[in-house]
Amino acid sequence: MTAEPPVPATGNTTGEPVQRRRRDATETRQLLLNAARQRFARDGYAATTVRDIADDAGVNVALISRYFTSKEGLFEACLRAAGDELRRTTGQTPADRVPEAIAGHIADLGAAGLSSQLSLLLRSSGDAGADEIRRGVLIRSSEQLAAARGWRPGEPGSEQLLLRAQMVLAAGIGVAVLRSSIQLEPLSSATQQDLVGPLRDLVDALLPPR
Amino acid sequence: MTAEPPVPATGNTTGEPVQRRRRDATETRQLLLNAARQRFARDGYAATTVRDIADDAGVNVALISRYFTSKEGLFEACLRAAGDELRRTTGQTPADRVPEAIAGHIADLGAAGLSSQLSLLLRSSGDAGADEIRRGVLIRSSEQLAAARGWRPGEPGSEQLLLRAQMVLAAGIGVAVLRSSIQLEPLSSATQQDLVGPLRDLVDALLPPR
DNA sequence: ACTAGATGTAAACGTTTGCTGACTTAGCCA
DNA sequence: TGGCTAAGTCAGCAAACGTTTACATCTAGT
Repeated sequence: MTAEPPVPATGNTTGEPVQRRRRDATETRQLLLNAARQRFARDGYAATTVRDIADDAGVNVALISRYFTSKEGLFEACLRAAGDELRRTTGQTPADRVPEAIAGHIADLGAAGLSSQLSLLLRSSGDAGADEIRRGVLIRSSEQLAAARGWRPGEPGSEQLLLRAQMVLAAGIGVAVLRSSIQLEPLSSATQQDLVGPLRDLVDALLPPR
Repeated sequence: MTAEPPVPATGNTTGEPVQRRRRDATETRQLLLNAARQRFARDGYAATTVRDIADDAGVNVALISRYFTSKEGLFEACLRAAGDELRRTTGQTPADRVPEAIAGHIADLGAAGLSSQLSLLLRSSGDAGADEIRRGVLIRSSEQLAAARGWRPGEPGSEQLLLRAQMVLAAGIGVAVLRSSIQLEPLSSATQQDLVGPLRDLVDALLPPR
């Protein structure tokens, strides 16, 4: 291996002359977080080693313990980050644009190099804390989805709507995994445009507009 | 631990006085296979240890190496078994009964104790051989599903049908995982009856009857 | 009943894992 | 400039992992 300059690569696509300190705790944290999210999402928790993550981030292994306490702590941080993004989508997206939003999530527009964060939500670590976070994210997101179609907490007969909203999430997550982990063609190479049509049919069928 | 009689429990619900040898290679193989399928499906490949599987099966660890060469070999055997079942479903089920069949798969009717075999199909081991098996299963199944709606290999314009069939599988697998690995309510407690309605809407929307 | 081969057992091997402690180096202010 | 603290490095530990090896016990054929 050639000796790299000490400033590691980041997702900076714009050519801005970002003034970067050689030692920057918050940036190192972010590098670890991004590398971990990709690894965890693609390979799962148990199959990912802390040394893998550290190498991807171009950072020393011991810093994972320093900044995130443990591998488990890093995983929970990833889960929270992915959960925030998903909740932003299911909460702020108008009901008729949900298919586009999900397709965007799956095709991974926007954030640099973070592919298929949805997959993270079904990657389990066996730890109770992480499971609780994930369940919370999924429940809140499905409730937000269902609420846009008339679901109200505890209201009799609207339980079905929640079930259907969870199936929408399940479908989205399933597609994300089949694309990223397993590479299933033609699903893997499908663009956001290719996905949005079928996804619209799917969402409209499960959660008919009122 | 109390000393159990050497004949281990099997899925024999009928009260037949099955004459069982105390040492039976094929039965031991099957015990390992069943235990492994459950563990792999619920916890994933990397998170499952060979000692877990052997304990579940009530069998010595070394026998995994004897009968399946390695943990990887056992995983491939599980994949093949689950794949056979799925292909039987997507191949032999008339197009209009697919939702019931998928719901049955998810709710796990029939086979004793084998919950959510669909989950197995997205559990990756990192091994190239296993990945190939899984991809083959998914491709053949999606082709069978799509063929019932008019898809023909290489026919222009019908590629979309294949994509949609893969999304149906993705949805089914996603639901299976959210039910078994993560336990998401109310999805987890939903019965086959609860699932079949939404699933019918989903399948009809993605693969409209011709 | 005896034996050969099939089946099952127990213990240990070498490797990899997550994590830690003592150490070095860079950044910053007086 | 000097020195203090934050940031990063390095080597190694203990535990857990998949696998193997040498041995014990059962089954079936004669």
